[in-house]
Amino acid sequence: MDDKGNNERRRPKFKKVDKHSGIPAYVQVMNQVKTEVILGRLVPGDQLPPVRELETMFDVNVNTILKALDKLKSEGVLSSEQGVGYFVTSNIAIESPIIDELGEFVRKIKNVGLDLYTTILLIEEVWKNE
Amino acid sequence: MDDKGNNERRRPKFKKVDKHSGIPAYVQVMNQVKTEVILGRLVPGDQLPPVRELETMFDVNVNTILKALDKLKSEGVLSSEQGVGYFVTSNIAIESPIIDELGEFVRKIKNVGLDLYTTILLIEEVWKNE
DNA sequence: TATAGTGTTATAGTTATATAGAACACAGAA
DNA sequence: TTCTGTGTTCTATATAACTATAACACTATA
Repeated sequence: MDDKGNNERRRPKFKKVDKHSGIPAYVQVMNQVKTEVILGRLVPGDQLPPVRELETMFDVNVNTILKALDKLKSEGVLSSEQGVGYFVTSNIAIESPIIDELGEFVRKIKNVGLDLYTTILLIEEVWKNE
Repeated sequence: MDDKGNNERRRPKFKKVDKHSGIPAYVQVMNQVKTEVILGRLVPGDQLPPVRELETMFDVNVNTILKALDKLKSEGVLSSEQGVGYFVTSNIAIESPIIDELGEFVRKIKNVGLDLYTTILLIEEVWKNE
């Protein structure tokens, strides 16, 4: 059928990690990959780009990529087959009405002049006391 | 009058840092202190507990405390006087209606079953694309 | 079988993070 | 002045995070 059989290989766009953010590189890699799955831009069956390609996309070492993907494997989000590749295994996508609601919330917050960092601090704080 | 003259020394409650969270201890300390100021539980003029007391409250070394407070000094949130103490200098408190709105948002999100980690991932993602 | 594309493991070295412990410096009150 | 409470600096050590590099193992295809 299309070009690869059952599941195409989509080409997710990943950004280089920020090495001065204080957040470990492997965590940033995890977060970016997981976000793609949560937003449904990667779905179960999809294959990730090869680790050596991820290496250059994220601008980190293979070992850092592996550490990140390993964690996502233990979470059940990904699986890997030696000699073949990494695949999305779990459907953790969020429904789009919820995404829309998030968007509206973010717009409001930006309107009152809060920055991202402060917003996240507050959400964490409120979350624990709700 | 009260007990210290102009500005009492309030006793903020800080929690021990989570040493397995992957977030550097000094960042966790920064976040907790800054949150108190943002929520207006510490206001300009207030004095922080002595660093050696913070050491035990957060369960980290003095040097880690100093690193965190140094950062907040460069942000202008705190200042320090040798031999005296650390003081809140900047009013970055958020108005309570905004806090309330955050609370409502968090309640909604919890209702649909998202966890904190996922929520923050999504907010970061949406934030950059709004 | 041979080859290319993939994941996996291992070693060594560097830097960032965090700790422990000690000493020093300043402010304020006795 | 002396003492206590405070912030500050320093050195040494340990661990985690990250990198570079190389080698190895499996899969699929020619």
